[in-house]
Amino acid sequence: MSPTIKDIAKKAGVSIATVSIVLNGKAKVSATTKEKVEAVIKEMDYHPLHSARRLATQTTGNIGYIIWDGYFSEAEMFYSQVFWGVEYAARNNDYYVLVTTVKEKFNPKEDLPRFLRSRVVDGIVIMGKMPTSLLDYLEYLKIPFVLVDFEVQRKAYNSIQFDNYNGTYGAIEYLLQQGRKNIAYVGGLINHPSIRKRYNGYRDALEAHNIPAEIIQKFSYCVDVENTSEIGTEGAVQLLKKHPEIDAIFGCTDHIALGVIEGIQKLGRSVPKDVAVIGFDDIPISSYNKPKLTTLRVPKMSVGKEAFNLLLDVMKKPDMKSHTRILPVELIIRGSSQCN
Amino acid sequence: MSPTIKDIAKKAGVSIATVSIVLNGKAKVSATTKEKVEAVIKEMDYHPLHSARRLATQTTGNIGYIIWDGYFSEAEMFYSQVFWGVEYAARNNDYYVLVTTVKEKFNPKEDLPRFLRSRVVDGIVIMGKMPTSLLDYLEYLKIPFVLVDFEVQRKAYNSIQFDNYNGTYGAIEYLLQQGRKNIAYVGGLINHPSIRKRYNGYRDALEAHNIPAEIIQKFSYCVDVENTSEIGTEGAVQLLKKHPEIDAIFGCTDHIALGVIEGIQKLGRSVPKDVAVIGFDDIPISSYNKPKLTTLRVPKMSVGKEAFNLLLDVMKKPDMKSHTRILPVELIIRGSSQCN
DNA sequence: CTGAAAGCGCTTACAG
DNA sequence: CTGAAAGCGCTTACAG
Repeated sequence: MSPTIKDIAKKAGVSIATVSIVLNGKAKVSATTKEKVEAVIKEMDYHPLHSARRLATQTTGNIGYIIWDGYFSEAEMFYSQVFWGVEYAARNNDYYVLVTTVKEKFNPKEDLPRFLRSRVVDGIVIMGKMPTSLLDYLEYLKIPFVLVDFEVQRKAYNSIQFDNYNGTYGAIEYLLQQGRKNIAYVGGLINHPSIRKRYNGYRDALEAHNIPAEIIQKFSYCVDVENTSEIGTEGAVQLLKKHPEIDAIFGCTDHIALGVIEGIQKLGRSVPKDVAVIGFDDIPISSYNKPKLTTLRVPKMSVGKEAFNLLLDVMKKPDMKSHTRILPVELIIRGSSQCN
Repeated sequence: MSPTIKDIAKKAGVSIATVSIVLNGKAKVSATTKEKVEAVIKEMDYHPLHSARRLATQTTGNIGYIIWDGYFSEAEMFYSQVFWGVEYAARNNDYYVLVTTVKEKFNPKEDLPRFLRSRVVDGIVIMGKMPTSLLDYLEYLKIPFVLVDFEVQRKAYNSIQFDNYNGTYGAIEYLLQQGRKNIAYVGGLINHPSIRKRYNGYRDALEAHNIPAEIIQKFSYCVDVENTSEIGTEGAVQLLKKHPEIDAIFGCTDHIALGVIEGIQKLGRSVPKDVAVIGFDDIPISSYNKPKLTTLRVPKMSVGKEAFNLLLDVMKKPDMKSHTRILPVELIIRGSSQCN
């Protein structure tokens, strides 16, 4: 059996309280006893039992990571990458992270993530779109949480955002600088807060360059379904058939943009010569595509780390004012937007 | 505060022992008290505290998931997908899974995964290549573990394998049926047990069709470095320059195979017309590539689930004979191998 | 079938 | 600065 705190205490000739204090540094101990205890700990290779410590402190040492069921798919690796960022930061702070998913049609009575039920987490990171009923329930339980890439109207939740608006705005300006005149937009989930900001970035950038609103309107293919490459293809085909003068398309995600490229090529036109394409996210596939996709890179690891750090702050100071951290995105220029 | 077992006992007018028994069904309780207790549990929305239960039972309710540092990269999503399979199965059995990585140059003194130190897991799933010193250490700690896609010579560890040998063998036969005559092999990590089996499948299939050993030898590009697409490109270019008659190449992973396609194209030859290409794994990128990659699909989710189930068996019966489950792979035929 | 009691391995006031 | 003791919320023999 592994040694317990008692074994250490006995061998070091002190009480278990003293050992505990040495372990946690919560009070003063004389240098000599400290040394002695630490020597014994090292010698016996002692490590406090997690669950005992948790019981005593009434904390769990765990955080939860919740994503929506629909992202739990083979194709959607985006949130997996963010997960590793969270895990990495958690590890450095001696937390463990437990993962689970939640159905889109969340029912608080039945579909409660299991770690809420058994109080095994001290806080939660929530990835992307999440039913408000779940968020309400978390508020009711008074369990700290941080949203990533999502927000709720008129609720000041803690969150990590990407700079959707400025990122897109900048990408559009880049296209204009490249001499593109007729820049279109293709995307689903238009009611998702992050997506809407991308759209606003697109629109405002064009308006700032004196493109009339009705043109922008005509060049916008906005639907309210999941962002798949099929939607991208569909959107590109529809737009280009009606408006062959379009010479650039911004896709609201990489999946959309990759579909857009397919659509353009299907119509016998060339990317980037005839039509430039830009996406958003920088998923791995994008740099394998032909042509490689120009896109706004979301720093996935950093997002995860920041999410954990923010959560840690909230867990320490539960009544902290809620906080939003916006991370910049980076325009990665590749073959789909630039002719050489 | 959440209710505790005491609250339930008091309200139901029974002892906490009775509540516990109702909870775990470990002994007989009269139907009436059972009903009464269950009603109160439901009414108060009681859920036993994880850490207390763990302390009392001296188990953790957690399993660990260890992968090698090098796979902890943005590109390598393969093991992430398997992870979701493990998580899914664990969830159904009320286990939590904790993730961590381990350095390639594992040093038992310093780099011990943290959840071993604090005894917070009951068992471990190990993904892919792992230093034997870690495995030895786990044996020494007597902590149950299951390897996935890895094995150690002359050690009968519990493991989940893919059918590397037969999968590759079948893929080669398929190429022969397609009329390919000169089939080459490109791959790294030739000393990795799983990779070696793929190579053996390749070689044996050709030998069975009376291809002379020296030809097979000449058509093999085997190195002992990580399987990256760069290696694939390099291998394809080298082989094709020396042996322009090669009309098919098996890449030992999808990454390799995707690189092989690049190499072939770089030489101005066409896939699949001049040279057919097949990979192994079926990573997401493969179906986005142009041409789409024919490959042997590893059922990643199932792999994860099977790994957990096997681990569960081992945890229940620690002295169970060690067990290897081999999962079939499926040949997914796409554009890189078939001309239409 | 049910209850009183000990115990799991820690932490934390409280004395001294 | 250090120790004795209570307590965290469960489970599990052991009586009855």
